[in-house]
Amino acid sequence: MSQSRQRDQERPPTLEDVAQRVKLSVATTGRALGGYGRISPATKERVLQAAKELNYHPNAIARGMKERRTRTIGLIVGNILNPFFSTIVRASEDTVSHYGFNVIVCNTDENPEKELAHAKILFERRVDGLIVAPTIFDNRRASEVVKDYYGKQVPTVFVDRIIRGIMVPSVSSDNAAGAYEATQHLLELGHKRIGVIVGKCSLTSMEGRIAGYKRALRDVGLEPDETLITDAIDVGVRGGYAATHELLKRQQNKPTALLALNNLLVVGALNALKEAELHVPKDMSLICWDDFELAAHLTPPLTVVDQPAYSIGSLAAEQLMKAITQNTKLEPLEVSLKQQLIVRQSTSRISSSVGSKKGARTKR
Amino acid sequence: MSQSRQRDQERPPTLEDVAQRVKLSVATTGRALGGYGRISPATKERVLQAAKELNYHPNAIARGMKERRTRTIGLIVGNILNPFFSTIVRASEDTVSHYGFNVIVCNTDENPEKELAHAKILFERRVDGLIVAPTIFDNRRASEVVKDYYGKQVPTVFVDRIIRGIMVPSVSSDNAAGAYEATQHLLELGHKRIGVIVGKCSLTSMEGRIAGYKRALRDVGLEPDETLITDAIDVGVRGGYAATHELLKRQQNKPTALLALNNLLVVGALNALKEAELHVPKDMSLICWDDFELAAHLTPPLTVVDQPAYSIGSLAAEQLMKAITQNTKLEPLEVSLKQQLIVRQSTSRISSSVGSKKGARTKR
DNA sequence: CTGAAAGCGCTTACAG
DNA sequence: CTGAAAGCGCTTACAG
Repeated sequence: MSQSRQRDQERPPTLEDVAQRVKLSVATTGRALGGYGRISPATKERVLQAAKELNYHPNAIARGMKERRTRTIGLIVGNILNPFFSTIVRASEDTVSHYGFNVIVCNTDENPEKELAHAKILFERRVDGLIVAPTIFDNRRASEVVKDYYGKQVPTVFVDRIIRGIMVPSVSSDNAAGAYEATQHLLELGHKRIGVIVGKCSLTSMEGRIAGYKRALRDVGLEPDETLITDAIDVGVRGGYAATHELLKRQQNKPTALLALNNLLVVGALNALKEAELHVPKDMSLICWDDFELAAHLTPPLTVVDQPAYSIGSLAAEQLMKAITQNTKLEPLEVSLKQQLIVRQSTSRISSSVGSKKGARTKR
Repeated sequence: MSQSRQRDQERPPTLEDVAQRVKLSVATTGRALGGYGRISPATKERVLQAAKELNYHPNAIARGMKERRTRTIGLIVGNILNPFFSTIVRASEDTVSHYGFNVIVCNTDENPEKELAHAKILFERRVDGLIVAPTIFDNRRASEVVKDYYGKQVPTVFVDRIIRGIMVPSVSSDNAAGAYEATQHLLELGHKRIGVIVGKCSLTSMEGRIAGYKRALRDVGLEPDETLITDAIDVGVRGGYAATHELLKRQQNKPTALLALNNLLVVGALNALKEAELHVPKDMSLICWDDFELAAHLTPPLTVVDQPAYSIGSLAAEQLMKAITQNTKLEPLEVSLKQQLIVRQSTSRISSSVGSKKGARTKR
C-alpha cells in the first residue's frame, strides 16, 4: 500500500477530479457545485453532469475549514436513556436539521468531569453552538475552562438547568411553581409529611422543585422537615430505589406521600414501595416529574408534573440557530415554560390507616 | 467589523499563535502539542506552558483535514424516542467515546428518503464509520447512492435489521426465534387466533418476527391467517392504536391474543384495548417486543420478548472501532443475539368467555 | 463569466 | 531535535 502522492483509488473524488474532467479550474467547478459566485448556466450543467458521473460529494470538512463553521451543534445532556432528555435531543435534531445542521450527542451522567471532557472535545471540534444541561449549578464550582467556553467561545443555550453567575440564555420550565402545585395538591388531600426523592440536589432544576415544595408547606404554616428530603445522588432507577428505601426505614414521622423528582427515580420508588408491600395510593401517595406514554397505564395511573420537554429542546435549538445563521448574539433570555400537574390516581386523600402497616405511630 | 487578514480577536488561538509566543516553528509547536514526532522535553514544556497561557485548543477540523479522519461515527436509527434505539445510541456512544470518537445521531422515522438524506450528509461530513438501522430491506429498492455508500465508501455496520444483497456486517437479534417462542407460549395457553400488530412489514426485523410466528403456527398444524397480521405502517403509538383498533373491529375469527412488535406499538394497543373495554389478559392476551423499566409495573405486568439492545449497540460499535482504528476491513459477521421471552402476567390461558363480550361467536 | 493564487490550521515527509 | 515547505479540499478576494 504505497502512500504516494498519486490519487489513491480509495479516496472519494475531489473538486479537482471533477475540474480535470470538464477541463475547468477548481474555482469554476466549485462555483458550479457549491452554489456560490457567478456561473453560466451552460458550464454549470456540464459540471453537474461530470460530478454525477464521478459520484462526487463535496467534502464538508474542507468547506468547514474554509468557512470556519461546521454546521454541527453539540448536545450535552444527562442521559439519553431518560425520556426527558431523549425528547430534548429529538426536538433539537428536528429543529437544527431544517438548517442543514447535525447534532453530536454527549451524555454526562450528571458527572461534572464528564461534562468538562465533552465540552473540551466539542470545542476542539469547533461546533457552531452548544445546547447543554449543565451538571454544575454555580460558577464558583465551574472550572475555568467551562466558564470561558460556554457562551463566550461558542454560542450556548442551557436547557432544564443553569449555572448561576454565567450569562448564558436558558430554556427550562418553572420547577418551583410545578413543585408548589404538586405539594399543594397533596396538602389538600390531607398529607403533611411529604417525602422527596431527589436525584441530585445541586442541579438547579432539583433545587427549584425543592424550593417550591418548601414554600408550599410554609404557606400553610408547616415547617419543612429536611430529613424527609433524601438525595439519591444517583439520578437513575437505582438511586430512586435506594432513597425511597431509606425513607421507608425511618421509624418516626414517616411520610404519607412522596415526590419523585424525575421519571427514572419514580421507577426505583415504585420498586421500593412494592418491596415494602405498600400500596399506592392507599398507603402512600406518589407524584413524579415528567409525563411519559405509559404513565397512564401504570398501577395506579401516575399523577405527574409534566414538563414540555419537546418545546424546551426546540426553543433552545431555535434560539441557537437564529443566532448562528444571522450571526448575531444570543439574546439573554431566560425562558421558563409552565409545568403542568396531571392528576391521575396515584394520589388520594390520606387515610387513617397510613403508616400503621409497619406499626409506626404518627406522633405529631 | 473589518474582515481583514489580521488575526481577529474573536478567533481561537492557532498553532501559529503559540509558535510565535515561544519563537519556534509551527512544526515544532505542533509536535509538542499534538503528541507526534520527536520533541525535546524542555521545549515541549515551554510550548505547553505557552499553550495554556493562550488557552489554546487544537482545531480538530484542521487535523481531520490532514489526517483524513474525523473521529466521528454516524448513527442512523429509527427514532431516538423509542427506548430500543436510545439504548443502542447510548451503547454506541459509550463504546466509541473510549476511542476518542463522537457520534452524530440521525432519525429516519423509518422513512427511506430521510435515511438517504442523512446518509448523504454524513458522507459529506466524512464520518469514519456508520451504524445504521436501514429502512429498506432489499437492495433492489435501495438507491444507488446508498448501495455504493454503505460499506463501500465508509465502514458500516447494520443494527437490528439488514438490507439483503448488500454485504455489510450486522448485529441484530434472532427475531424469528423470539417470535417462535412467544407464539408457542400463546399456543400452549390455548390461543389459536393470534393477531399481530406490525410496525412496518418491510423491515427485516418485523419480517423475521412474522416468519417465526407463522412457523410456530404451522408446527402445530395451524395455517396462519394473513388477515390477522395488520401493518400499522406507522411504527409509533398512533400506528399501534390504529392497527389494534382495526383488528378489534372484525366480526369473525377475532383474535384472542396479540403480538405487538415493538414497545411503542404496544402502548397504542393498550390504548385501543382499554377503549374497547377489553381486559388483559382475561379478554386478550398480549405480548410485546422490547422490555423496558416500567413493563413490570403496568397493569398487568407485561409479558415481553426482550432484545439485548445495549449489547447490539456496543457490539456494533466495537466492530466498527476495531476496523477503523486498526485500519482493517470489517469482518463479514452477521451477529445474531438471543431474544428472551419474559413471562409476566399479560398472557393467560384462553377463557371460554373470550370474544363474547362484544357478542361475537367463535366459529372455528 | 472564468482562472490563478492565497489561505483555513493542522501534519508529515524531507533536510539539516 | 528543529525548521521550511507542501498539502489535505475547499472558498474567496482579486484580476482579466
